[in-house]
Amino acid sequence: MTKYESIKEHIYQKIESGEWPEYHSVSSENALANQFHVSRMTARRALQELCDEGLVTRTRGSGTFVAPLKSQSALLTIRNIADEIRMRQHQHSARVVKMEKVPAYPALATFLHVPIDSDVWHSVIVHYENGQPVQVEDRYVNPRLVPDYGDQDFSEHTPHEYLCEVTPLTEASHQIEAMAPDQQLMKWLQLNEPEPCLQIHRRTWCRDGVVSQATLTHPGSRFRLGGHMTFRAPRKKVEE
Amino acid sequence: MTKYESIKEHIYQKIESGEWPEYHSVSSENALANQFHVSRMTARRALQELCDEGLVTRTRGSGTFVAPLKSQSALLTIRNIADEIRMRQHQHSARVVKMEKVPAYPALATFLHVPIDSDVWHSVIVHYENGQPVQVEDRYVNPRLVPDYGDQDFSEHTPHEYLCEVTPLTEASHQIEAMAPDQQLMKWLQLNEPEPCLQIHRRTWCRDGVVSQATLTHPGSRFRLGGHMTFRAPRKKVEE
DNA sequence: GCTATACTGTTGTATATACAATAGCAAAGA
DNA sequence: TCTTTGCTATTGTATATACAACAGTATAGC
Repeated sequence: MTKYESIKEHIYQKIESGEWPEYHSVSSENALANQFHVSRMTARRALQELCDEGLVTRTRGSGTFVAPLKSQSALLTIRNIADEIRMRQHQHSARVVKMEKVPAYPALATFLHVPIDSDVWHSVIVHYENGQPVQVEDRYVNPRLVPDYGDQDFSEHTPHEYLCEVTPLTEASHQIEAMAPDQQLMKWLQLNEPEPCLQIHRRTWCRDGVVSQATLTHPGSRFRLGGHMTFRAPRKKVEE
Repeated sequence: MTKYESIKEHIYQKIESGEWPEYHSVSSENALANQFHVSRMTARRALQELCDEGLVTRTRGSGTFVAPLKSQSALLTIRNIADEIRMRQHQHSARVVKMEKVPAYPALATFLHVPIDSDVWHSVIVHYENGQPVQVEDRYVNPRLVPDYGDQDFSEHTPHEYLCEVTPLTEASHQIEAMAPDQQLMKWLQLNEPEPCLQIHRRTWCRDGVVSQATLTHPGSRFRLGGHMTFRAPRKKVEE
């Protein structure tokens, strides 16, 4: 392993273990250079690459700091319904309609890597935009990794926000499909007629295993999922 | 603008204009250093950053080359239904049900940045997986940028593949929604009963403007959109 | 108390140099 | 002809140095 890789590894370990939380200061280039007995340029390379990868932020004159998680998720749109609604200048509210411990059925047990029939958290939360329901969040959470999930107040902060705080999420997978809502979903979404719904299945990982599996259901008439991407790096703006 | 940015800009321009096609050799670090009267380390930084951004590939001992486009689109999954079906080891076929020039209605004219009522290409293609329809591709194409669109044979190559070849795509935006199919869509998808459908609206740009707008409709029962992402850079594998 | 100034620490850019590792090719040799 | 050998060009890693630009703080002066 090269020297700059060793340094990256060292810092990565601090961040990933939680020893250095968000916004925590990272050793300066000179400090690292002394500590690892390398030149400043080598230490610099380690910090620079971590910055490119989005793990730390750097500001001239000030220093290097552990990047907030949100800046990473912003990259690839891990969706937070509350933020999205607030961004539209609309009012977000949430109602917890279920919060219970249930035995894991076989498929779920496999997903979460827990024994079959062992207790897992199960919550159902309805999210409202200006009073109109726009999402039903049906979520199972691994109690080994998040024991206090059931004690939280999710009318203020979404489960996603809470989970981001207590476990450093490292991965997520999404599946999206169109489906017809059942009676229960129609009731929660206040739909009189069945209408096509967009359903997002999301699983999130932290380094210790699968944290949570969520099914987010949106009525088709009230929700669109958007995204934008550039293939080639955009040409730098001409500054003056 | 800094020196290394000037060099990046210079190379970016060569690639974006098409003067240097895929796999074309890029000047070496030393050559750039001489040409721009900078040190090798500065020229190196320009090439290194272009490599990080995925525009060029570099191999020690050999040189620097313009990266193939596919490696970029692979990053963020611009979806190609044909590839996806083939990847599942299934048989893909396509039927062109419409290929015409139609006057651009106002909203479309705005999207494509062409005059209202000027002719634009309009195609409708049904994609089949093992003989079963899985996608209706309803596409409008800017004839100013792609004049020969109507002359292509899309039973072999998809429009997306063709457009990627003739215009270097630089951006795309997606919107996804759930909707109920109308009579025409039901006929093309061979649906007897209405069922929720996943609809993807896609617009693609090249540097000269909007190339194409497509609406891809999938029956919910036969299609799922999947994705996986990692937030923190995965720890480097230990090499030995 | 408030402001201006200077100082220090930090990151950003740029250079010159050295050596290592690899790919490709040419020349020498069997 | 085929293989080996060595050379050269190229990228990768590492160092030492210099100066610029900026943030934050301490200090001096009012």
